[in-house]
Amino acid sequence: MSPSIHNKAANRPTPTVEDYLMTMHVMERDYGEIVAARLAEMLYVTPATVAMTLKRMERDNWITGKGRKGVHLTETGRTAAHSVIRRHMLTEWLLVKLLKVPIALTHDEAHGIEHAISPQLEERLREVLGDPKVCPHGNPFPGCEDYTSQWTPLTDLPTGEVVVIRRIHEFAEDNHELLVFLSENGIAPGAIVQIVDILPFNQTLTIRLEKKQVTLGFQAARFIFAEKPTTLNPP
Amino acid sequence: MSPSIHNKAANRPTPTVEDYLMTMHVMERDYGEIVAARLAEMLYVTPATVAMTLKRMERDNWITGKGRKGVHLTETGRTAAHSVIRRHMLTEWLLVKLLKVPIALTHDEAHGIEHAISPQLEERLREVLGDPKVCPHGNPFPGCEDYTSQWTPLTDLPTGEVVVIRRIHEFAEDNHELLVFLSENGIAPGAIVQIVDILPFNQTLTIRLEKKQVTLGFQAARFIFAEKPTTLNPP
DNA sequence: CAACGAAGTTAGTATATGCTAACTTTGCAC
DNA sequence: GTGCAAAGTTAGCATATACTAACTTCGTTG
Repeated sequence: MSPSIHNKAANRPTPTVEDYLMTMHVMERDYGEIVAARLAEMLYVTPATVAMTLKRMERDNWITGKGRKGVHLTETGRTAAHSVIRRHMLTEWLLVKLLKVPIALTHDEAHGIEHAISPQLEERLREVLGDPKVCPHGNPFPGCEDYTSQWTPLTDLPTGEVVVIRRIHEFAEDNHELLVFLSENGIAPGAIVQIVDILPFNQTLTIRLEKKQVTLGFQAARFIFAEKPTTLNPP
Repeated sequence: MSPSIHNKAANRPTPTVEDYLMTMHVMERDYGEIVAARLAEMLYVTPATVAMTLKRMERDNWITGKGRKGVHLTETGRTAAHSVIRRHMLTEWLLVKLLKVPIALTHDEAHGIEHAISPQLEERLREVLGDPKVCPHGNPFPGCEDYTSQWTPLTDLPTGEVVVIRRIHEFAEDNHELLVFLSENGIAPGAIVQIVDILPFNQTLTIRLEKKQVTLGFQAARFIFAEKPTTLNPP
Protein backbone atom coordinates (compact mmCIF):
# COMPACT_ATOMS: atom_id res chain seq x y z
CA MET A 1 0.00 0.00 0.00
CA SER A 2 3.00 2.26 -0.25
CA PRO A 3 3.71 4.30 -3.33
CA SER A 4 5.82 2.74 -6.03
CA ILE A 5 9.10 2.32 -4.24
CA HIS A 6 10.98 0.77 -7.15
CA ASN A 7 11.24 3.54 -9.68
CA LYS A 8 11.87 6.09 -7.00
CA ALA A 9 14.64 4.20 -5.27
CA ALA A 10 16.85 3.63 -8.25
CA ASN A 11 15.74 6.18 -10.80
CA ARG A 12 14.76 3.32 -12.95
CA PRO A 13 13.19 3.38 -16.38
CA THR A 14 9.53 2.39 -16.56
CA PRO A 15 8.80 -1.33 -16.88
CA THR A 16 8.11 -0.81 -20.57
CA VAL A 17 11.45 0.85 -21.14
CA GLU A 18 13.17 -1.84 -19.09
CA ASP A 19 11.66 -4.42 -21.42
CA TYR A 20 12.99 -2.53 -24.42
CA LEU A 21 16.42 -2.26 -22.84
CA MET A 22 16.58 -5.98 -22.15
CA THR A 23 15.82 -6.86 -25.73
CA MET A 24 18.09 -4.17 -27.13
CA HIS A 25 21.00 -5.42 -25.05
CA VAL A 26 20.69 -8.91 -26.52
CA MET A 27 20.25 -7.56 -30.05
CA GLU A 28 23.31 -5.40 -29.78
CA ARG A 29 25.34 -8.16 -28.16
CA ASP A 30 24.53 -10.82 -30.74
CA TYR A 31 23.68 -8.93 -33.91
CA GLY A 32 25.66 -5.75 -33.47
CA GLU A 33 22.73 -3.53 -34.32
CA ILE A 34 19.34 -2.56 -33.00
CA VAL A 35 16.55 -2.81 -35.57
CA ALA A 36 13.27 -1.27 -34.55
CA ALA A 37 11.28 -3.72 -36.63
CA ARG A 38 12.81 -6.61 -34.65
CA LEU A 39 12.00 -4.88 -31.40
CA ALA A 40 8.40 -4.59 -32.51
CA GLU A 41 8.21 -8.32 -33.20
CA MET A 42 9.88 -9.33 -29.96
CA LEU A 43 7.89 -6.99 -27.79
CA TYR A 44 4.61 -7.70 -29.54
CA VAL A 45 3.87 -4.07 -30.35
CA THR A 46 3.53 -2.24 -33.66
CA PRO A 47 6.46 -0.46 -35.31
CA ALA A 48 4.69 2.82 -34.73
CA THR A 49 4.69 2.18 -31.00
CA VAL A 50 8.37 1.34 -31.09
CA ALA A 51 9.11 4.59 -32.91
CA MET A 52 7.35 6.61 -30.23
CA THR A 53 8.97 4.75 -27.38
CA LEU A 54 12.43 5.09 -28.92
CA LYS A 55 11.82 8.80 -29.20
CA ARG A 56 11.06 8.98 -25.48
CA MET A 57 14.05 6.82 -24.71
CA GLU A 58 16.31 9.14 -26.64
CA ARG A 59 14.81 12.15 -24.90
CA ASP A 60 15.46 10.46 -21.56
CA ASN A 61 19.02 9.60 -22.46
CA TRP A 62 18.74 5.80 -22.52
CA ILE A 63 19.76 5.66 -26.17
CA THR A 64 21.29 7.89 -28.86
CA GLY A 65 20.73 8.07 -32.59
CA LYS A 66 17.72 7.28 -34.69
CA GLY A 67 16.95 5.21 -37.74
CA ARG A 68 18.42 1.91 -38.71
CA LYS A 69 21.95 1.23 -37.53
CA GLY A 70 21.92 4.52 -35.70
CA VAL A 71 20.48 3.39 -32.39
CA HIS A 72 22.87 2.70 -29.53
CA LEU A 73 22.56 2.40 -25.78
CA THR A 74 24.10 5.21 -23.81
CA GLU A 75 26.26 4.44 -20.80
CA THR A 76 23.23 5.08 -18.64
CA GLY A 77 21.11 2.91 -20.88
CA ARG A 78 23.59 0.08 -20.84
CA THR A 79 23.84 0.19 -17.07
CA ALA A 80 20.05 0.10 -16.78
CA ALA A 81 19.85 -2.78 -19.27
CA HIS A 82 22.42 -4.80 -17.36
CA SER A 83 20.57 -4.13 -14.15
CA VAL A 84 17.20 -5.37 -15.32
CA ILE A 85 18.72 -8.39 -17.05
CA ARG A 86 20.51 -9.37 -13.86
CA ARG A 87 17.27 -9.03 -11.94
CA HIS A 88 15.43 -11.11 -14.52
CA MET A 89 18.03 -13.88 -14.44
CA LEU A 90 18.28 -13.92 -10.66
CA THR A 91 14.52 -14.19 -10.49
CA GLU A 92 14.66 -17.15 -12.85
CA TRP A 93 17.17 -18.86 -10.56
CA LEU A 94 14.98 -18.10 -7.57
CA LEU A 95 12.11 -19.85 -9.30
CA VAL A 96 14.20 -22.81 -10.37
CA LYS A 97 16.27 -23.40 -7.26
CA LEU A 98 14.03 -22.40 -4.39
CA LEU A 99 10.58 -22.93 -5.84
CA LYS A 100 11.29 -25.83 -8.20
CA VAL A 101 9.46 -24.20 -11.09
CA PRO A 102 10.07 -26.17 -14.30
CA ILE A 103 12.71 -24.51 -16.41
CA ALA A 104 10.36 -24.18 -19.38
CA LEU A 105 8.16 -21.85 -17.33
CA THR A 106 10.72 -19.69 -15.58
CA HIS A 107 11.13 -17.08 -18.26
CA ASP A 108 7.44 -16.26 -18.39
CA GLU A 109 6.99 -16.48 -14.64
CA ALA A 110 9.95 -14.20 -14.04
CA HIS A 111 8.68 -11.66 -16.52
CA GLY A 112 7.23 -8.76 -14.63
CA ILE A 113 8.81 -9.66 -11.32
CA GLU A 114 12.20 -8.27 -12.35
CA HIS A 115 10.76 -4.77 -12.52
CA ALA A 116 9.86 -4.87 -8.83
CA ILE A 117 13.20 -6.11 -7.46
CA SER A 118 15.08 -3.50 -5.44
CA PRO A 119 18.88 -3.23 -5.46
CA GLN A 120 18.90 -4.63 -1.92
CA LEU A 121 16.80 -7.61 -2.91
CA GLU A 122 18.96 -8.18 -5.98
CA GLU A 123 21.99 -8.38 -3.71
CA ARG A 124 20.20 -10.77 -1.39
CA LEU A 125 19.25 -12.99 -4.32
CA ARG A 126 22.81 -13.05 -5.58
CA GLU A 127 24.07 -14.17 -2.18
CA VAL A 128 21.46 -16.87 -1.69
CA LEU A 129 21.78 -18.16 -5.25
CA GLY A 130 25.55 -18.26 -5.34
CA ASP A 131 26.44 -15.43 -7.69
CA PRO A 132 25.57 -17.24 -10.93
CA LYS A 133 27.26 -16.38 -14.23
CA VAL A 134 24.54 -17.71 -16.52
CA CYS A 135 20.76 -17.93 -16.25
CA PRO A 136 18.99 -21.31 -15.98
CA HIS A 137 18.83 -21.43 -19.78
CA GLY A 138 22.57 -20.87 -20.03
CA ASN A 139 22.52 -17.27 -21.20
CA PRO A 140 25.27 -15.15 -19.73
CA PHE A 141 24.79 -12.48 -17.12
CA PRO A 142 25.91 -9.11 -18.49
CA GLY A 143 29.69 -9.01 -18.20
CA CYS A 144 29.95 -12.80 -18.12
CA GLU A 145 29.86 -13.38 -21.87
CA ASP A 146 33.17 -15.23 -21.66
CA TYR A 147 31.46 -18.10 -19.91
CA THR A 148 29.43 -18.85 -23.00
CA SER A 149 31.65 -17.76 -25.86
CA GLN A 150 33.02 -21.26 -26.48
CA TRP A 151 29.60 -22.79 -26.94
CA THR A 152 28.47 -23.49 -30.50
CA PRO A 153 25.03 -23.49 -32.13
CA LEU A 154 23.92 -27.02 -32.96
CA THR A 155 23.76 -26.02 -36.62
CA ASP A 156 27.50 -25.36 -36.65
CA LEU A 157 28.52 -28.77 -35.32
CA PRO A 158 29.76 -31.67 -37.44
CA THR A 159 27.59 -34.74 -37.85
CA GLY A 160 28.33 -37.48 -35.34
CA GLU A 161 29.67 -35.09 -32.71
CA VAL A 162 28.70 -35.80 -29.09
CA VAL A 163 28.13 -32.62 -27.12
CA VAL A 164 26.64 -31.22 -23.95
CA ILE A 165 23.73 -28.84 -24.34
CA ARG A 166 24.67 -25.63 -22.58
CA ARG A 167 22.36 -22.86 -23.65
CA ILE A 168 18.92 -22.01 -25.01
CA HIS A 169 19.25 -18.50 -26.42
CA GLU A 170 17.13 -15.63 -25.13
CA PHE A 171 15.40 -15.27 -28.46
CA ALA A 172 14.05 -18.82 -28.13
CA GLU A 173 12.80 -18.18 -24.61
CA ASP A 174 9.96 -16.15 -26.02
CA ASN A 175 8.58 -19.16 -27.77
CA HIS A 176 6.71 -20.92 -25.03
CA GLU A 177 5.66 -23.84 -27.19
CA LEU A 178 9.23 -24.43 -28.24
CA LEU A 179 10.47 -24.32 -24.65
CA VAL A 180 7.91 -26.90 -23.60
CA PHE A 181 8.79 -29.05 -26.59
CA LEU A 182 12.49 -28.91 -25.76
CA SER A 183 11.88 -29.57 -22.09
CA GLU A 184 9.57 -32.52 -22.80
CA ASN A 185 12.31 -34.01 -24.93
CA GLY A 186 14.99 -33.52 -22.33
CA ILE A 187 16.78 -30.85 -24.31
CA ALA A 188 18.07 -28.61 -21.53
CA PRO A 189 21.41 -27.37 -20.25
CA GLY A 190 23.43 -30.38 -19.14
CA ALA A 191 21.89 -32.89 -21.55
CA ILE A 192 24.31 -34.99 -23.58
CA VAL A 193 23.35 -35.42 -27.22
CA GLN A 194 24.80 -36.65 -30.47
CA ILE A 195 24.35 -34.90 -33.79
CA VAL A 196 22.76 -37.53 -36.01
CA ASP A 197 22.35 -35.53 -39.17
CA ILE A 198 22.10 -32.02 -40.46
CA LEU A 199 19.97 -31.48 -43.55
CA PRO A 200 20.35 -27.90 -44.74
CA PHE A 201 18.19 -28.55 -47.83
CA ASN A 202 15.45 -29.62 -45.42
CA GLN A 203 16.29 -27.04 -42.79
CA THR A 204 16.33 -29.72 -40.11
CA LEU A 205 18.81 -31.23 -37.71
CA THR A 206 18.40 -34.46 -35.81
CA ILE A 207 19.99 -35.28 -32.47
CA ARG A 208 20.05 -38.42 -30.39
CA LEU A 209 19.38 -38.26 -26.67
CA GLU A 210 19.54 -41.17 -24.24
CA LYS A 211 17.32 -43.38 -26.32
CA LYS A 212 15.18 -41.30 -28.58
CA GLN A 213 15.96 -39.03 -31.48
CA VAL A 214 14.56 -35.55 -31.95
CA THR A 215 14.43 -33.52 -35.13
CA LEU A 216 14.68 -29.77 -34.80
CA GLY A 217 14.10 -27.03 -37.33
CA PHE A 218 17.11 -24.91 -38.13
CA GLN A 219 15.35 -21.89 -36.71
CA ALA A 220 15.24 -23.53 -33.30
CA ALA A 221 18.56 -25.39 -33.54
CA ARG A 222 20.37 -22.16 -34.28
CA PHE A 223 19.37 -20.95 -30.84
CA ILE A 224 20.59 -24.03 -29.00
CA PHE A 225 24.24 -24.00 -28.04
CA ALA A 226 26.42 -26.92 -26.99
CA GLU A 227 29.88 -27.44 -25.65
CA LYS A 228 32.25 -29.27 -27.97
CA PRO A 229 34.23 -32.21 -26.61
CA THR A 230 37.48 -30.43 -27.54
CA THR A 231 36.47 -27.89 -24.95
CA LEU A 232 35.49 -30.67 -22.59
CA ASN A 233 38.81 -32.49 -22.82
CA PRO A 234 41.56 -30.14 -23.85
CA PRO A 235 44.64 -31.97 -25.24
CA MET B 1 10.50 -10.22 -23.48
CA SER B 2 7.04 -11.65 -23.87
CA PRO B 3 3.96 -9.49 -23.64
CA SER B 4 2.38 -9.08 -20.24
CA ILE B 5 1.33 -12.61 -19.46
CA HIS B 6 -0.09 -11.90 -16.03
CA ASN B 7 -3.09 -9.73 -16.72
CA LYS B 8 -4.03 -11.83 -19.69
CA ALA B 9 -3.85 -15.13 -17.88
CA ALA B 10 -6.14 -14.26 -15.01
CA ASN B 11 -8.19 -11.33 -16.26
CA ARG B 12 -6.70 -9.37 -13.47
CA PRO B 13 -7.25 -5.76 -12.59
CA THR B 14 -4.37 -3.40 -13.37
CA PRO B 15 -1.69 -3.08 -10.68
CA THR B 16 -3.19 0.23 -9.64
CA VAL B 17 -6.62 -1.28 -9.18
CA GLU B 18 -5.09 -4.23 -7.33
CA ASP B 19 -3.51 -1.76 -4.92
CA TYR B 20 -6.88 -0.11 -4.37
CA LEU B 21 -8.54 -3.49 -3.81
CA MET B 22 -5.96 -4.51 -1.21
CA THR B 23 -6.49 -1.38 0.82
CA MET B 24 -10.25 -1.46 0.42
CA HIS B 25 -10.40 -5.02 1.67
CA VAL B 26 -8.62 -4.10 4.89
CA MET B 27 -10.72 -0.98 5.34
CA GLU B 28 -13.94 -2.89 4.90
CA ARG B 29 -12.75 -5.73 7.13
CA ASP B 30 -11.67 -3.52 10.02
CA TYR B 31 -13.76 -0.35 9.69
CA GLY B 32 -16.83 -1.62 7.93
CA GLU B 33 -16.74 1.14 5.36
CA ILE B 34 -14.63 2.40 2.51
CA VAL B 35 -13.81 6.10 2.71
CA ALA B 36 -12.26 7.57 -0.39
CA ALA B 37 -10.33 10.17 1.60
CA ARG B 38 -8.60 7.37 3.54
CA LEU B 39 -7.77 5.59 0.32
CA ALA B 40 -6.16 8.76 -0.95
CA GLU B 41 -3.95 8.99 2.12
CA MET B 42 -2.96 5.36 2.11
CA LEU B 43 -2.23 5.20 -1.59
CA TYR B 44 -0.48 8.57 -1.66
CA VAL B 45 -2.68 10.05 -4.36
CA THR B 46 -5.06 12.98 -4.35
CA PRO B 47 -8.78 12.58 -3.62
CA ALA B 48 -9.48 13.62 -7.19
CA THR B 49 -7.46 10.71 -8.47
CA VAL B 50 -9.30 8.35 -6.18
CA ALA B 51 -12.64 9.63 -7.45
CA MET B 52 -11.63 8.94 -11.03
CA THR B 53 -10.23 5.51 -10.26
CA LEU B 54 -13.31 4.52 -8.29
CA LYS B 55 -15.40 5.54 -11.25
CA ARG B 56 -13.42 3.21 -13.49
CA MET B 57 -13.61 0.47 -10.89
CA GLU B 58 -17.36 0.77 -10.76
CA ARG B 59 -17.57 0.74 -14.53
CA ASP B 60 -15.46 -2.43 -14.55
CA ASN B 61 -17.57 -4.09 -11.89
CA TRP B 62 -15.00 -4.31 -9.10
CA ILE B 63 -17.14 -2.18 -6.80
CA THR B 64 -20.69 -0.85 -6.54
CA GLY B 65 -22.10 2.36 -5.16
CA LYS B 66 -20.61 5.80 -4.88
CA GLY B 67 -20.12 8.37 -2.17
CA ARG B 68 -19.35 7.77 1.47
CA LYS B 69 -20.68 4.57 2.95
CA GLY B 70 -21.94 3.61 -0.46
CA VAL B 71 -18.88 1.87 -1.80
CA HIS B 72 -18.69 -1.91 -1.58
CA LEU B 73 -16.67 -4.60 -3.27
CA THR B 74 -18.59 -6.79 -5.68
CA GLU B 75 -18.16 -10.54 -5.56
CA THR B 76 -15.68 -10.21 -8.40
CA GLY B 77 -13.93 -7.40 -6.62
CA ARG B 78 -13.67 -9.31 -3.39
CA THR B 79 -12.28 -12.34 -5.16
CA ALA B 80 -9.69 -10.15 -6.88
CA ALA B 81 -8.81 -8.44 -3.60
CA HIS B 82 -8.33 -11.76 -1.83
CA SER B 83 -6.17 -12.96 -4.66
CA VAL B 84 -3.75 -10.06 -4.66
CA ILE B 85 -3.56 -10.03 -0.86
CA ARG B 86 -2.68 -13.71 -0.83
CA ARG B 87 0.01 -13.07 -3.42
CA HIS B 88 1.37 -10.17 -1.41
CA MET B 89 1.52 -12.17 1.80
CA LEU B 90 3.04 -15.22 0.16
CA THR B 91 5.67 -12.98 -1.37
CA GLU B 92 6.43 -11.61 2.07
CA TRP B 93 6.93 -15.13 3.39
CA LEU B 94 9.15 -15.93 0.43
CA LEU B 95 11.32 -12.97 1.32
CA VAL B 96 11.41 -13.81 5.02
CA LYS B 97 11.84 -17.56 4.90
CA LEU B 98 13.88 -18.23 1.79
CA LEU B 99 15.77 -14.97 1.39
CA LYS B 100 16.13 -13.92 5.02
CA VAL B 101 14.98 -10.40 4.33
CA PRO B 102 14.45 -8.53 7.63
CA ILE B 103 10.78 -8.42 8.53
CA ALA B 104 10.78 -4.63 8.66
CA LEU B 105 11.58 -4.53 4.94
CA THR B 106 9.36 -7.27 3.58
CA HIS B 107 6.26 -5.20 3.03
CA ASP B 108 8.02 -2.66 0.86
CA GLU B 109 10.09 -5.26 -0.96
CA ALA B 110 7.03 -7.37 -1.69
CA HIS B 111 5.14 -4.39 -3.01
CA GLY B 112 5.04 -4.59 -6.76
CA ILE B 113 6.05 -8.24 -6.95
CA GLU B 114 2.56 -9.46 -6.04
CA HIS B 115 1.17 -8.05 -9.27
CA ALA B 116 3.43 -10.29 -11.31
CA ILE B 117 2.70 -13.60 -9.57
CA SER B 118 0.73 -16.06 -11.69
CA PRO B 119 -1.86 -18.44 -10.22
CA GLN B 120 0.57 -21.31 -10.80
CA LEU B 121 3.35 -19.53 -8.99
CA GLU B 122 1.00 -18.63 -6.15
CA GLU B 123 0.19 -22.30 -5.73
CA ARG B 124 3.87 -23.20 -5.80
CA LEU B 125 4.61 -20.60 -3.13
CA ARG B 126 1.84 -21.89 -0.92
CA GLU B 127 3.24 -25.41 -1.12
CA VAL B 128 6.83 -24.41 -0.44
CA LEU B 129 5.88 -22.03 2.35
CA GLY B 130 3.53 -24.39 4.15
CA ASP B 131 0.11 -22.84 3.48
CA PRO B 132 0.41 -20.01 6.02
CA LYS B 133 -2.65 -18.47 7.67
CA VAL B 134 -1.09 -15.13 8.59
CA CYS B 135 1.56 -12.95 6.96
CA PRO B 136 4.95 -12.40 8.63
CA HIS B 137 3.49 -9.40 10.45
CA GLY B 138 0.64 -11.52 11.78
CA ASN B 139 -2.13 -10.21 9.57
CA PRO B 140 -4.59 -12.86 8.46
CA PHE B 141 -4.84 -14.28 4.96
CA PRO B 142 -8.29 -13.57 3.53
CA GLY B 143 -10.62 -16.18 4.96
CA CYS B 144 -8.36 -16.83 7.96
CA GLU B 145 -9.55 -13.97 10.13
CA ASP B 146 -10.40 -16.42 12.90
CA TYR B 147 -6.71 -16.97 13.52
CA THR B 148 -6.30 -13.40 14.67
CA SER B 149 -9.66 -12.53 16.15
CA GLN B 150 -8.59 -13.33 19.74
CA TRP B 151 -5.64 -10.95 19.62
CA THR B 152 -6.04 -7.60 21.35
CA PRO B 153 -4.58 -4.16 20.61
CA LEU B 154 -1.98 -3.20 23.23
CA THR B 155 -4.12 -0.19 24.12
CA ASP B 156 -6.93 -2.50 25.25
CA LEU B 157 -4.83 -4.53 27.69
CA PRO B 158 -4.71 -4.02 31.48
CA THR B 159 -1.56 -2.64 33.06
CA GLY B 160 0.80 -5.33 34.28
CA GLU B 161 -0.39 -7.94 31.79
CA VAL B 162 2.25 -10.17 30.21
CA VAL B 163 1.45 -10.97 26.60
CA VAL B 164 2.90 -12.28 23.36
CA ILE B 165 3.07 -9.87 20.44
CA ARG B 166 1.20 -11.46 17.56
CA ARG B 167 0.45 -8.86 14.94
CA ILE B 168 1.50 -5.55 13.45
CA HIS B 169 -1.56 -4.31 11.57
CA GLU B 170 -1.46 -3.62 7.83
CA PHE B 171 -2.07 0.06 8.40
CA ALA B 172 1.18 0.28 10.36
CA GLU B 173 3.12 -1.53 7.66
CA ASP B 174 3.03 1.57 5.54
CA ASN B 175 5.04 3.46 8.09
CA HIS B 176 8.54 2.38 7.29
CA GLU B 177 10.13 4.37 10.11
CA LEU B 178 7.77 2.82 12.61
CA LEU B 179 8.49 -0.69 11.35
CA VAL B 180 12.22 -0.14 11.70
CA PHE B 181 11.72 1.34 15.16
CA LEU B 182 9.64 -1.64 16.26
CA SER B 183 12.05 -4.10 14.77
CA GLU B 184 15.07 -2.43 16.35
CA ASN B 185 13.36 -2.70 19.68
CA GLY B 186 12.47 -6.32 19.25
CA ILE B 187 8.78 -5.66 18.93
CA ALA B 188 7.76 -8.36 16.47
CA PRO B 189 5.40 -11.33 16.36
CA GLY B 190 6.51 -13.79 19.04
CA ALA B 191 8.03 -11.24 21.41
CA ILE B 192 6.96 -11.47 25.05
CA VAL B 193 6.23 -8.13 26.68
CA GLN B 194 4.66 -6.72 29.80
CA ILE B 195 2.38 -3.72 29.82
CA VAL B 196 4.10 -1.29 32.18
CA ASP B 197 1.70 1.60 31.98
CA ILE B 198 -0.95 3.13 29.81
CA LEU B 199 -1.30 6.92 29.93
CA PRO B 200 -4.33 7.98 27.91
CA PHE B 201 -3.90 11.63 28.93
CA ASN B 202 -0.42 11.44 27.42
CA GLN B 203 -1.44 9.15 24.55
CA THR B 204 1.43 6.79 25.36
CA LEU B 205 1.83 3.22 26.47
CA THR B 206 5.00 1.66 27.86
CA ILE B 207 5.96 -1.98 27.58
CA ARG B 208 8.84 -3.95 29.03
CA LEU B 209 10.80 -6.34 26.86
CA GLU B 210 13.62 -8.60 27.99
CA LYS B 211 15.53 -5.84 29.70
CA LYS B 212 14.56 -2.53 28.23
CA GLN B 213 11.36 -0.57 28.22
CA VAL B 214 9.82 1.05 25.18
CA THR B 215 7.22 3.79 25.08
CA LEU B 216 4.81 3.79 22.18
CA GLY B 217 2.34 6.40 21.03
CA PHE B 218 -1.28 5.30 21.08
CA GLN B 219 -1.44 5.70 17.34
CA ALA B 220 1.17 2.95 16.95
CA ALA B 221 0.11 0.83 19.91
CA ARG B 222 -3.40 0.61 18.57
CA PHE B 223 -2.03 -1.26 15.59
CA ILE B 224 -0.02 -3.78 17.60
CA PHE B 225 -1.95 -6.84 18.72
CA ALA B 226 -1.01 -9.34 21.41
CA GLU B 227 -2.28 -12.63 22.69
CA LYS B 228 -3.66 -12.54 26.20
CA PRO B 229 -2.47 -15.13 28.70
CA THR B 230 -6.05 -16.28 29.18
CA THR B 231 -5.90 -17.31 25.57
CA LEU B 232 -2.48 -18.82 26.14
CA ASN B 233 -3.58 -20.96 29.07
CA PRO B 234 -7.25 -21.72 28.84
CA PRO B 235 -8.71 -22.91 32.19
C1' DC C 1 18.02 4.08 -62.45
C1' DA C 2 13.34 2.45 -61.44
C1' DA C 3 10.84 -0.25 -58.60
C1' DC C 4 9.77 -3.01 -54.81
C1' DG C 5 9.84 -4.41 -50.13
C1' DA C 6 11.48 -3.60 -45.65
C1' DA C 7 11.93 -0.21 -42.28
C1' DG C 8 10.66 3.86 -40.16
C1' DT C 9 7.78 7.97 -39.24
C1' DT C 10 3.72 10.93 -38.50
C1' DA C 11 -1.04 11.99 -37.53
C1' DG C 12 -4.90 11.06 -35.12
C1' DT C 13 -7.07 8.44 -31.50
C1' DA C 14 -7.72 5.91 -27.09
C1' DT C 15 -7.05 4.54 -22.17
C1' DA C 16 -5.09 4.48 -17.46
C1' DT C 17 -3.14 7.16 -14.30
C1' DG C 18 -1.91 11.17 -12.18
C1' DC C 19 -2.11 16.41 -11.00
C1' DT C 20 -4.26 21.30 -9.55
C1' DA C 21 -7.99 24.29 -8.94
C1' DA C 22 -12.50 25.15 -8.21
C1' DC C 23 -16.79 23.42 -6.84
C1' DT C 24 -20.53 20.86 -4.34
C1' DT C 25 -22.23 17.90 -0.77
C1' DT C 26 -22.64 16.10 3.84
C1' DG C 27 -22.75 15.56 8.58
C1' DC C 28 -22.37 17.19 12.67
C1' DA C 29 -21.94 20.85 16.26
C1' DC C 30 -23.53 24.72 18.27
C1' DG D 1 -31.06 25.60 11.21
C1' DT D 2 -26.72 27.66 10.07
C1' DG D 3 -22.31 26.97 9.12
C1' DC D 4 -17.89 24.83 9.03
C1' DA D 5 -14.79 21.08 8.09
C1' DA D 6 -14.42 16.89 5.89
C1' DA D 7 -15.45 14.46 1.89
C1' DG D 8 -16.30 14.12 -2.76
C1' DT D 9 -16.68 15.73 -7.61
C1' DT D 10 -15.69 18.02 -11.99
C1' DA D 11 -12.97 20.40 -15.36
C1' DG D 12 -8.81 20.95 -17.53
C1' DC D 13 -4.43 19.27 -18.20
C1' DA D 14 -0.24 16.06 -18.70
C1' DT D 15 2.28 11.72 -19.67
C1' DA D 16 3.22 6.87 -21.00
C1' DT D 17 1.69 3.47 -23.65
C1' DA D 18 -0.79 1.49 -27.25
C1' DC D 19 -3.38 1.28 -31.84
C1' DT D 20 -4.53 2.13 -37.16
C1' DA D 21 -3.79 4.40 -41.36
C1' DA D 22 -1.16 6.84 -44.33
C1' DC D 23 3.25 8.30 -45.55
C1' DT D 24 8.34 8.46 -46.41
C1' DT D 25 12.83 6.53 -46.83
C1' DC D 26 16.32 3.29 -47.72
C1' DG D 27 18.64 -0.48 -50.02
C1' DT D 28 18.94 -3.74 -53.05
C1' DT D 29 17.97 -5.82 -57.25
C1' DG D 30 16.86 -6.28 -61.87
